[in-house]
Amino acid sequence: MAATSRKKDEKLRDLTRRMIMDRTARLLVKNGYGETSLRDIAAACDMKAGSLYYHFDSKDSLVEAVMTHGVTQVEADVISALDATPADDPLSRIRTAMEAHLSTLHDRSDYGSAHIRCFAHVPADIRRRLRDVRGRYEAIWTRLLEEARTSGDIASDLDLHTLKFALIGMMNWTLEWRLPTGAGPREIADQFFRIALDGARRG
Amino acid sequence: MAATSRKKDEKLRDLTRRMIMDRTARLLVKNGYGETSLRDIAAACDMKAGSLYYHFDSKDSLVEAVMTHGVTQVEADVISALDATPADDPLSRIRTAMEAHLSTLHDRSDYGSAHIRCFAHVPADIRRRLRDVRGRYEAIWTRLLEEARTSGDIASDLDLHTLKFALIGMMNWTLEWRLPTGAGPREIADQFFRIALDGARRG
DNA sequence: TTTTAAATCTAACAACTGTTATAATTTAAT
DNA sequence: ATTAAATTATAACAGTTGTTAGATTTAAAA
Repeated sequence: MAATSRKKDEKLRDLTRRMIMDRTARLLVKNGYGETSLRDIAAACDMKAGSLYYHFDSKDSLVEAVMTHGVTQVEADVISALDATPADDPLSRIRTAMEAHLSTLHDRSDYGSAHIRCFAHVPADIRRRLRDVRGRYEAIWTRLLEEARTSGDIASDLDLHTLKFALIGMMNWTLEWRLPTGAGPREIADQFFRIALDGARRG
Repeated sequence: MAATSRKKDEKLRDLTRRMIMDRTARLLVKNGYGETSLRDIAAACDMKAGSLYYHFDSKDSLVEAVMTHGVTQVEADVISALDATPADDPLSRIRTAMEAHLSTLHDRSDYGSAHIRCFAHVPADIRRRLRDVRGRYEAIWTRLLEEARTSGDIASDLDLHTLKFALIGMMNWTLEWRLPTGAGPREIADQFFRIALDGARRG
């Protein structure tokens, strides 16, 4: 069947595309945007630089694809984690989202890390478009915090914008950690939730 | 006097050196390590690339000087802020350090930002040495937190290592903000202190 | 003013960059 | 087995990179 074969081809095509993006993400995390050449990427894919142009229009479009996926992947994981327990109270939902965010960032792939690490130094036009994708993801957090505020679980005089960035900041900064052995996303989410919601004060 | 003249020369020399580092720091923040060429730096200094070698041995030694200064500057400011009110209680000292850290990062120069933004992508040997400098600065925070714990101001079952990175993470992530108008380092430090120490919960 | 030293420029180097057109090869369809 | 399509490799392009040696300029010292 022609239809089946063509479908198979497209899947192989997408598979190669995804493989290239995987290796690119890893290199972007490790070395950064300007320090990663197309020949580096090609070598990591057992290819030659010119061959990459069969799958991507340019280095920048490849990098943009990787970094966009970095956000949408975290977003999808957070949403699906929230959907798994839809009846939870607002604060529990925040904790769930934190664990999903951390878990995807550390255990799932290099896409999210690549986004976070390279965002500031990527060409301006890419950055502009990524800002929109970022914004859509952050809207999830805004909504989570607003719901917690509406239900009276969060102090009414606290700036939610600041709180949102505090949460995202401490989570994303874990990429700079030497992760302590035995402490996975789950344990870190526990501690962070406790710090940000209950505070470190007292005993 | 020969001695005086030579001293003046050395000061001019250091002034130029510092000027080069200033411009480099700005470019590193904006464009990153691999995206910033010596010709870019030279142009920003109204010089030609080759002339930079009179002041620095290489691009990497220039970058390392900038990034090292990024830490020592924040460290110096935090220490001097702490020394200004030595009798404060442990928690107040933490708040003081937070405001100093944020203030230096945002209002004083680009050195700290350059360090934070480029650390992950700088050549491995530079990164190794920077880790030591970083470690010495972070030791200040470890000490602040331990003192607060000893005095009974911080929950005894909370991992201080995690708390330290949570604080540093949320502060450093402010570099990614569009800073809300009217909110300076002082206001952000207030909110962060309240979030991390008292928690966002309740009303 | 002459001499000496400090600071910058010039021009080139080999290596590397993203990108392209074209050829070679692999894979699937007939 | 032949043909057609999909995928990768080749080889070159113009431009950029960090770096260097040597000439040139600027400023200070005698």
